[in-house]
Amino acid sequence: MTADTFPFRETERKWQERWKALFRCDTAKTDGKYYCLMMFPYPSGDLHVGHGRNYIIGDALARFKMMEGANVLAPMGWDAFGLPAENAAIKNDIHPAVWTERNIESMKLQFDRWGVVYDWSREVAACRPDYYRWTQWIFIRLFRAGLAYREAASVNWCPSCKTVLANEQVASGACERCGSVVSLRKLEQWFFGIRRYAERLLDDLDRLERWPERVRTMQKNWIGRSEGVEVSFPLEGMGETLSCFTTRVDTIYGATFIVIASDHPLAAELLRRGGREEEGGAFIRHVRELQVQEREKAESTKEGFYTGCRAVNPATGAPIPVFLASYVVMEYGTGVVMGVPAHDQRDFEFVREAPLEIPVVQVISPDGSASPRLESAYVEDGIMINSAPYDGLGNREAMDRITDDLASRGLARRVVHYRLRDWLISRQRYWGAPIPMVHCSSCGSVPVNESDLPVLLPENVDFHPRGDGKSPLATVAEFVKTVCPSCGGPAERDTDTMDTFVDSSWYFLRYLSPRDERRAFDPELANRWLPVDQYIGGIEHAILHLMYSRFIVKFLHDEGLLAFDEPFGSLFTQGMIYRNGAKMSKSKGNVVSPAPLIEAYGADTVRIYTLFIGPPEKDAEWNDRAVEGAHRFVNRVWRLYTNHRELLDAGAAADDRVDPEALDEAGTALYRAVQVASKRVRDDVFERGFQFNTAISALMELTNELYLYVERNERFRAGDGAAARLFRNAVRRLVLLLAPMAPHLCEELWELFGNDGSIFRQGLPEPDSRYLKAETYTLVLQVNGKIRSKVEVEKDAPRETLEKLALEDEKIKRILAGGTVIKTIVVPGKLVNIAAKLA
RNA sequence: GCGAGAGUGGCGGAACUGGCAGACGCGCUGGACUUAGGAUCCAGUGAGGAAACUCAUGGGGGUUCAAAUCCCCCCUCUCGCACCA
Repeated sequence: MTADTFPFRETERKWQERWKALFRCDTAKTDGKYYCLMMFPYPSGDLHVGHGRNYIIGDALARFKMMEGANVLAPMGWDAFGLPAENAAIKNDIHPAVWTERNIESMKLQFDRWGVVYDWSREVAACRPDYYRWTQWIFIRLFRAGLAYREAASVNWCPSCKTVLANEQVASGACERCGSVVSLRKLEQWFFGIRRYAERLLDDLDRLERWPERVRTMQKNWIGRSEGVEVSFPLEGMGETLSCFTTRVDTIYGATFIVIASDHPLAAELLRRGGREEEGGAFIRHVRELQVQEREKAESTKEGFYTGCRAVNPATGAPIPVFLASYVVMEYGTGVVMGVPAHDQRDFEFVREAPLEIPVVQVISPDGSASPRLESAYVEDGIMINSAPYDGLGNREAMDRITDDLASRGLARRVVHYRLRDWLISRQRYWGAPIPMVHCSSCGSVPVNESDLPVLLPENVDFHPRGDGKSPLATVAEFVKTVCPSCGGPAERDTDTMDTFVDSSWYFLRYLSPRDERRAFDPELANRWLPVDQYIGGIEHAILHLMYSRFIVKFLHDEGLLAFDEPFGSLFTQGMIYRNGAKMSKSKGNVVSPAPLIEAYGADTVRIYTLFIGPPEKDAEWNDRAVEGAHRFVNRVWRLYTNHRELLDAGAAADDRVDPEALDEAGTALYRAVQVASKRVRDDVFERGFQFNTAISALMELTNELYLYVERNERFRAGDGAAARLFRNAVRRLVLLLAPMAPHLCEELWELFGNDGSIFRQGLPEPDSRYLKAETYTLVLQVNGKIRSKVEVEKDAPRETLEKLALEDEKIKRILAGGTVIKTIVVPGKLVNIAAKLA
């Protein structure tokens, strides 16, 4: 005979259908609102169990919150623009829109199968015109505010595929598809001026207390604020000066050369004046090649080329050579660096290989006297030397004085630099939101009239790469050709599309009024429902998506459209699921598909295992065998019902009143186990941050207790009424506590118990705090920190009693015999430790 | 190189403010029920030892009556950033 198992196949569909109404959120009611948001996925078609973790955590949380009486908003949508749709289209000859919509349908079914439910009436998809219309609208708002501008910028170009490559298509300087070396091409592109928000994006990180420290640190480093000084170095025999950014102006007396980026605007001019144009050009090309090649290789070399020109060190008055160098980049600071070999490791390495002899002048030393020979750059603080008027000062103080003195001569100013770049949003791609701009020969770049939005993506487009670096949209004459919204003359549309991060930087606003045809979002609803109470997603979006969303929300706030200026109040980043030591991916062939697992074990088993696998914020290794443990647990809970149908069926189950005072010893133990489990589940989920793994283990323990109670309690076995009521009470509470994690099982049991309405409208059991501690506990007796004995004591026994018990314990007495007790430490509830000198 | 996180049985992991290391689960062992068990139920399961005990939280030091937990040094792994001037 086989034991009863939960008939999950019959049960799952039934509840999945009924839950759709349960998750329909009435946003007009904001009392107890809880906006539970999971990052919307790219509709790639197939979800694996690693993706599932995100959604299962979110779904369990939403259900726990519902049981706490919250009005939960849990919407879902699709980050549906992007490269894979185009790739699939090229490969399978299917239109990206068709491919995407097909995938969306299939993924919705996959969510259903997991028992993961959303308010689908709010579904949005970034690729649908009623959504991207408003993405375009945001672009125009940014443009009007002066935060969207056009500038020439480099793109990755594959000379053999003859196409522009996205950064993710470039692997260590080579085209991901064909392996040829990627080169750079300059194109006119659109940028968003996120740098103007750098300071606020940085400062406001401090307010995001409920974000992981890790994410805040990553954003902080990404913004990369750095305080320093810009110093002017006049070029010898020329009118111009070179402006250097430095954070170590205290070392300026040791600046014995200048290095500039090879793509610096003055580079060519300097080479010409130095009479070294030809060789210099070759060097510039060489550096450009280095930049696209392997990073480590490029970084280890400190190659330089003498321009033939010299600049004057404004502090010493000495002429110093100007070099082009591979290690200076135009993107940071001013693209010009003063070379201080004695105090900067890179400069130190540079002079060793430099084509000219360059003096190494030490200007800071630990003790005020120069070191005989530097083995490496001295980068610590110290005493100033070789720095004329500043000798003897601490370098920190000298830094201020030198800055002031140079500034008074008009040669320096204090500046703050950020590493954060403006956001390049142009993509030479088909499958994205068209940039709603028109280029007119007389008016320049003009935004499309808002009433003419959306600028629709044309459908019949050949999106195979064309070889000229332009977007496929450029081939569609009827798209390109238009009239200027400003002067009415003939003009051309911008043919690039927007980075998909633009789409995802505001979708959380759209969920509140997804079908609104008059505006992107309803400010009133948005102000009432945001910031998002809980955002859940992968750590891979720690920087870009989260930073861009913060930027857009701050911008909309500044436009007076939103009252808040941070989108996500609390952020949770779940860990990834690995298998065979690697991240799950199709290319590695280690994906675990949920469908066969759900087929074999049921959705609740897969959910329980996924939540039980480990702390949700940490990475975890998927173990096929361990899934069976979750399955056993689900069935053990089910059998509590089937083994005791007569006690739990409708009618009987209603009466679960328990008088804890009147219970026998085993009964009290079970009653207490229920209270402990209730407390632990609540704490693990709400207080300790979604620790579903330990919450489940608490419920496994309670289940084990119930089995033992049935097995061992004579009164229960004899059909005692009070024992039966206690059993019912315990099982009902177990089912309530488990419901958010194993919803199909528990909803079904709840109905079998004779209840009307969803279990998710029930409150979570409150622990009876009088019964969280046992009447007695095991007091540990230690001598010199080592456990020597144990004794059962009453829970409220006073310290004196505990000490007395310890000293009178036979084992302890034997050990202490002949020795001297130095000190006795009594920790009520835990232990007594006797520090003693033993014989 | 810089920054962050981690290292605990055969495995995944517990241990919340320093206080019985190994909860819970997987696996394994034994038993019960059974024609049978790969179902189910019960029990055992860190290592060594016959036992008393001893040793065990990456390694080494330290603080403390007491350390997985706090401090110092070192090793390994993962992630992020990376010529940041």
